[in-house]
Amino acid sequence: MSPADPRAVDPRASVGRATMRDVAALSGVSLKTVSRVVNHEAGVSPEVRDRVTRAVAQLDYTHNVHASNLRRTSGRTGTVGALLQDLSNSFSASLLRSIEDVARDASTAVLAGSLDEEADRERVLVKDLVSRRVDGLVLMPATSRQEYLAGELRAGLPVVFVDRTPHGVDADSVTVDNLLGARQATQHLIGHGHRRIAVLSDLVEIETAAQRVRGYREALAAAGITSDPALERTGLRTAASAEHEVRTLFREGPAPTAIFAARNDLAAGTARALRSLGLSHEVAVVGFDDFPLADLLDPPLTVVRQNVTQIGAEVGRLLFSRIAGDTAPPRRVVIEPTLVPRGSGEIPPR
Amino acid sequence: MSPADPRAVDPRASVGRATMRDVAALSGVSLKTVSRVVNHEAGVSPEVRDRVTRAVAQLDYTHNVHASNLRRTSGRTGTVGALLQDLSNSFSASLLRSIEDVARDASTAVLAGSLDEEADRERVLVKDLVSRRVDGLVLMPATSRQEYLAGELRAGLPVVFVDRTPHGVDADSVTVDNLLGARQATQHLIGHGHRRIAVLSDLVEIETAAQRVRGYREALAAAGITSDPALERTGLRTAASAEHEVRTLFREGPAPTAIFAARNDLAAGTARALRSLGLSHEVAVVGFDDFPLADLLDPPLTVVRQNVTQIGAEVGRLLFSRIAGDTAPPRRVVIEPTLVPRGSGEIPPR
DNA sequence: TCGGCGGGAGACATCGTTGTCTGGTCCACG
DNA sequence: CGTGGACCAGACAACGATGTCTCCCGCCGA
Repeated sequence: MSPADPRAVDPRASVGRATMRDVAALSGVSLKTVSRVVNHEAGVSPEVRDRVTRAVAQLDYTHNVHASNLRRTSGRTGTVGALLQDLSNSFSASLLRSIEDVARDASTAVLAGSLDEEADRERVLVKDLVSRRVDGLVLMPATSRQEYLAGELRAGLPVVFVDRTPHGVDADSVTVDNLLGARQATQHLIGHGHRRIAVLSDLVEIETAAQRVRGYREALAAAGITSDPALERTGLRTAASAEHEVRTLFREGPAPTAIFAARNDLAAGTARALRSLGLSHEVAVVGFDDFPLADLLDPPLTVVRQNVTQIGAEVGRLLFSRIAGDTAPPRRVVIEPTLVPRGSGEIPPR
Repeated sequence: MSPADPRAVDPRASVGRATMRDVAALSGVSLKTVSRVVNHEAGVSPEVRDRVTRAVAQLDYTHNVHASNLRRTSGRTGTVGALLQDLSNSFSASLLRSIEDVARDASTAVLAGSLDEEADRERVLVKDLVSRRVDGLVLMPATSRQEYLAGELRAGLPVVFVDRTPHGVDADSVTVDNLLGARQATQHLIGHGHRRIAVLSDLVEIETAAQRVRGYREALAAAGITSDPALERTGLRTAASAEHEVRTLFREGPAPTAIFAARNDLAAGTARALRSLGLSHEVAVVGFDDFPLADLLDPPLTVVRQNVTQIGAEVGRLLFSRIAGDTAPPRRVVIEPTLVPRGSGEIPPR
């Protein structure tokens, strides 16, 4: 107990936080002994342990995991990164939540970030997370190629791609069969008699979006329907732009009898446009990706559902098995989406 | 360039990650010089700088911020924590996103977690975040009192409460005027002629929920309506439980002519129940807290809206001003919700 | 009485980096 | 030709903790 240390006299006078040194000084033991107590190591007499514990409480000491990890042999930080598209969107949010649940079981914290399809942001944030020495990384990439990750992968950083496959590097991924889902959606509409089917899609630079458009075209081709480029509206980033686009379609033509909205918020925009046009019950709509309340729209929205919880759990499982040391060749998990008919997709053509 | 170091011979042979030592050895300069180059400090000749930069690239060296922060004087980690209710729910997700945006401007990463109203989880996660030395903390508490935070607050940890005010400690908070919002919702229904108004609410142990029920009662009292305890259904945690409760109300009575659903997913459950009962256009509903697509329901849902983006931005602003050193007395920001009439709340009683 | 043994606790080096200080080189100037 | 000051670069300690080793002490059996 050194009276020279102001903290030993009055804990509140502390400038920064108390360290093991302070605890050691106050309890009159060595640094190493404090470490032993804090880490619940054996070989400390109950009496000393008690003295240290009291000092810890008195000084409001809290362990500094960064200093600890620096010295520790394991090299783990107990942190993973999750860089998704937009944390406020229900798909990314649900994904994050599932990852968080797996992480919690592994006593790991999650650093989360939104990429908003900005390639530069991805590179910057990945670099940042590597600097923070995350034990692993979940990535819904905004870049078209990820060669920049090669060094990290070689250094042993576990990376799991989600929703989109890696390009230029080999890594684990969990994706949905977008081609299949888009075919299902389009076939469903064709099966209900539609031949003039429009598709609304995100930027085709995004792999997922491109595949959905391809699935749409394949389904049309398979049914012997010539596709009309004027019915393909791509590059739509927001619900509002989808709404605008649908209005344009019906004002200027060529008016479709059905719409495949290849992302959830584009389906929402479509529903808004159709309602304002009074066509909600005239034009069929199938959306890609389910969302809360889709069943409560008027008419209830038929969607191709991706099981987000399953995807997230799969991502988490893969990531933590890699972190645990699994060095098997990269796995590419592909999950099959399912079509959920609810009403909007079963409207017949006029 | 020490050939004794295997990494200098073959970068791929590296066991762990390259450190400044390795870079220094490969480029034939001292450790400190590498540090200068990496941190873009002045006083390094272009030639040496170049040599170091090449070595950095060759070894895939990445800076270790934990070691760096440990030594640095500022003591900042460039990390904040956000412990919210449930990251997959649109309210928490939007909040997180807004906080993330403010954090990014401050070059700070966000550790996110869901508390699910579990008090123990809150205490464990807060402790974990403190161990990780976050620069600040956003908390949507699951505990009823937060005395356990006193030590951290004294040690200077900035904490901003969101959606719920602190109890037992003094700290910044950003909340919505729930009392006002609930009164607005109830008055709106009364104004449309209703006198038998049910309320659906979360656990009353949650401050927010309790205040909404109180606002409901106050509005009834102000209108001279005797409140009927049988119309108050509290402790509802999920959309499914709200759906079940509404069904029960109409099966066993006392059937209300209007419902105030005091949380967004309870409103969703209510809408489902009413639709299955064929009462969507007979019974008025006002929800608390807007959500995507509420305008697309049938009928469009009237809600009391909290401006989540504004709340999140306010939280971020407060947090980072504290981190920057603002030591003014704790601020309690209260944001006024606004009623958004859309249809469901304007249905007259039968 | 002495040596061996085992448990408790400390000394010391170290993790990867940065702050401080010192020292060496080179050129311009008087 | 000597000196002063830029300018570069390195040596050393320190951040807060842990791994390893050593030391001390008391107890046991011979």
